[in-house]
Amino acid sequence: MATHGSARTLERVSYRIGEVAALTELEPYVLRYWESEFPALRPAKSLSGQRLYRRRDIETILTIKRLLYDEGFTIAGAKKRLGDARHLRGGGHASGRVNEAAARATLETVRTELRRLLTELSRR
Amino acid sequence: MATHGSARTLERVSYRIGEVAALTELEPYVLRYWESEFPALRPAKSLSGQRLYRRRDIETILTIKRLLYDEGFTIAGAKKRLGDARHLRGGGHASGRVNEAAARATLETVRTELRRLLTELSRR
DNA sequence: GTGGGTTCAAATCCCGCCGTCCCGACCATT
DNA sequence: AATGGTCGGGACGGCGGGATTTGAACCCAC
Repeated sequence: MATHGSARTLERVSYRIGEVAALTELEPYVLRYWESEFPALRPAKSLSGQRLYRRRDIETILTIKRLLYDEGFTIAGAKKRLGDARHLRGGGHASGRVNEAAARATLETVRTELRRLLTELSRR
Repeated sequence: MATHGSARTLERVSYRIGEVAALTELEPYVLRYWESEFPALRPAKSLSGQRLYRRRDIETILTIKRLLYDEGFTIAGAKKRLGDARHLRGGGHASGRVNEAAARATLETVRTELRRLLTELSRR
């Protein structure tokens, strides 16, 4: 144990594609393919070009996975959804609970839906 | 004018597939195909087997169209969405404003989404 | 610095979803 | 009865969404 740093208390900052694949139960080529489709999924790259996934990226991946596999969106549909939730971030909420970002995105989903409903209802 | 009844004040009770196709800007074979896919879409049939679409059916068609073409759901995803809104009807709200049914379905969509979010949030 | 596992980009292949078309028979309206 | 719409069923097909391949570059342990 303690290979590089205190692995128990300090969590990794970034992960490589193989680790993320195992973590999310997706194949690496799926992650690469999604990256080519979703502007929202932009992992950093090391100097040698290897992908460095942050926790936020993993949250994004799980969101995409849910939209595609559970909720039944097409790639285009999921992309639109994700795009909507995009202009929200950029605020503070630095580190700490990373789930906050996910909850925020989730709430934004509701807001989007409600907004759509409002326009729909007012059309009548 | 006044082919059969007072066409100006009284609105048609049912429409045939060609009229619905024109109305919704969809091809008749698409309507037939969707009917084979969505349990929610079940137009009545005349004695000779011809489809008789009520206003509610047309609302359903437009909802499906929106889910598929605008929001980017797959058929399976749209089916799931629609299925959720199904167990709601069966209540009173006889005739009068037919839009009430549509609004009701729309609200149910929100309720479904909120319900999903609740479970999701409580999982964390 | 050598070896084995991992990752890279890009091209190619492939299956299944979602229509799309066609058909002869039947129905409705003139 | 003639014209045009509708019926169900089956066959066809484009393409979206992966899945695989290739050959080189990379990373870490020894």
